Amino acid sequence: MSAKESAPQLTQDQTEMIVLSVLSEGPSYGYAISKQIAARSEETFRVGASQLYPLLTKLEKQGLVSTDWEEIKSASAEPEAPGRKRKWYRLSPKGERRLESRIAAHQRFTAIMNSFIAGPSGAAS
Amino acid sequence: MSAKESAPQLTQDQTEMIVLSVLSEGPSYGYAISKQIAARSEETFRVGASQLYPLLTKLEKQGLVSTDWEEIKSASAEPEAPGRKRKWYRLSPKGERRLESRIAAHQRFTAIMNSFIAGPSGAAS
DNA sequence: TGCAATATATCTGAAATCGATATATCATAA
DNA sequence: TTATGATATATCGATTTCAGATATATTGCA
Repeated sequence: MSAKESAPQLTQDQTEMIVLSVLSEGPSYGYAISKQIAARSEETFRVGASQLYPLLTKLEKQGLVSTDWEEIKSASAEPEAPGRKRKWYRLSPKGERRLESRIAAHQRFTAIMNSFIAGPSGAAS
Repeated sequence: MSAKESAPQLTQDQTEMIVLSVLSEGPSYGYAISKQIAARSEETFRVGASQLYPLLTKLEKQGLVSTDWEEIKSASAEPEAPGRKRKWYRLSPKGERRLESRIAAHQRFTAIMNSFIAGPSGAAS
């Protein structure tokens, strides 16, 4: 079928910036990050699992985030049960620096975009 | 090989908005549009021929721009010579409306992006 | 007992990107 | 004269990206 219709479209860099900025507020994990981006953008931005997990893996390889596995023990299940696993991501100092440079780049980008909207002499119609 | 390194990346919608805004200042043609985008963005945005011409064709099919061919007569060549051809694009009323809706969408987009940068409560670190 | 939500992760068909290529004219300099 | 670079339009194709579907598994609730 492929409805497609509305294509908000985020570039790779923009998606990375958003994920890093979410993590700059504190450690989080994949599912929560995805939900938070959707909620905070009122469903305008949707970063699904198929984009998010490869991205998080890339960020980890680049040393921008560090990770820890959490073993979620079920209260009702037997103590022997393996339980659900949750992978936490936290921003590294290198990741913080990357975020800041992404924000700077974004602001340059936005300024240029606005200059095109405004026209060559800033004249409005 | 694929150097790639720096990926400024514009989404389709962003590229369309920029091209339409350039045309809102007056009729132009492919090569000039490409050069103007590069110049006005100080080489930050590069919309090459392989992206621009398919886009212009699409805009033409959608009735957002109208086109005219110009026959460029060479001064020194024989009058019989066919000469170079230049295809002019001008924004249609429908294109003007599209541009305005693209600008509105861009501003909504930018507002959300800024809200992620600012954090959930607008608190700066 | 089944269903929805939580949770991580990959697969895959379709689409987008962008350098390279193709074609052709024009101006300038070697 | 001829070669080079700029002008000018347009397509090709290898690689990358996208986003839905799929896979696996746990948890909570009706």
